[in-house]
Amino acid sequence: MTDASTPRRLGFLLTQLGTFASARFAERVRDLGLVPSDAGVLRLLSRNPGMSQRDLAGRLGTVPSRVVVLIDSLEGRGLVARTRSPSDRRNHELRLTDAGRTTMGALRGIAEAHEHELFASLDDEERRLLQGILAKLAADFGLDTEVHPGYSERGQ
Amino acid sequence: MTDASTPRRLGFLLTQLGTFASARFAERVRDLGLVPSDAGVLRLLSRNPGMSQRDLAGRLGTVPSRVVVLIDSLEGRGLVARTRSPSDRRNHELRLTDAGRTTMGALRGIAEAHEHELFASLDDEERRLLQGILAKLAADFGLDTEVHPGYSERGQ
DNA sequence: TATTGTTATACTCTATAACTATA
DNA sequence: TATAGTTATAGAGTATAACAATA
Repeated sequence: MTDASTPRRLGFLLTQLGTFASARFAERVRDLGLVPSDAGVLRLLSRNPGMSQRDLAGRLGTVPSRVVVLIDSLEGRGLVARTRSPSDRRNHELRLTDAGRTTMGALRGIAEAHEHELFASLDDEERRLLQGILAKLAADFGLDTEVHPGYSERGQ
Repeated sequence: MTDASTPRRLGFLLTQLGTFASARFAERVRDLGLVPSDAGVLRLLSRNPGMSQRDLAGRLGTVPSRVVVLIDSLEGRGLVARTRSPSDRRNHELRLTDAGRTTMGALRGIAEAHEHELFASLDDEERRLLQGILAKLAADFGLDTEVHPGYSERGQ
């Protein structure tokens, strides 16, 4: 069909694999009753307890009104708690509940399994090389080490 | 903030970079007045002229009704033509018009530039290694060499 | 007057199901 | 009766703008 001789473009491969990895992660996360956006928020809050909703919006690259919906959902399931800031009562401080921390632990397990599955066919040397190259590229483009781009419907 | 010591997970990096690459490609494509889904369809039709809408739906992993919308739009802009199949008048044969082929040429230029931009910081050896590893992973998961996962709102 | 969070609303994307025309 | 394509419709996800509470 297509030209099997020409090596596929790197950008194409990167997009294809990134999309595949996201979709696969989303599947796994669904087993916990979460969507990928939930996972992103839990992850961020576990590392930055007490964040305000505006902080979170900025970090996720979205608008405050979207954060309301995300947090409403997580709060409704008892995974995140809002508490009004004593110093400025306009602010909500966001934190994981105990249940939220438990879920976060499960998410770490899922990420581990995901990692194993994706890179099963690579040897240690290849993993090391890939890690080095991808980290370099991520640095080139200033990609945030904590924030996942797909806070919405994507993976991890 | 976060543990800068621990190397970032490969899966995380892959998703992050894949998403970034998609978004960047989408920006470039927009300069041609196209959305990424358009680019995916043009690409597929340039390699498989005469495809039916059902073939295309199957290839894109979507439903026939979605293809109607995609092709309506491209046909409206004069980039794709529908012709009824003489052998079975239920079928539409899809082909690029001359204008569609011209646009396809421009898309190839964009893909080239995109590639340059993304991997500017890598030397030849690194590119070769990355290509090898990513191609191996793509093969592991049976990713189609012709079809871009994001026929919808993603890149390339 | 400015800022945080919320609500109301509208828009985009996409899929499901009913429909038509051809076979 | 079965298949290709189309249309109508509804749902999910997300953003914009108006609003209420607090500073």
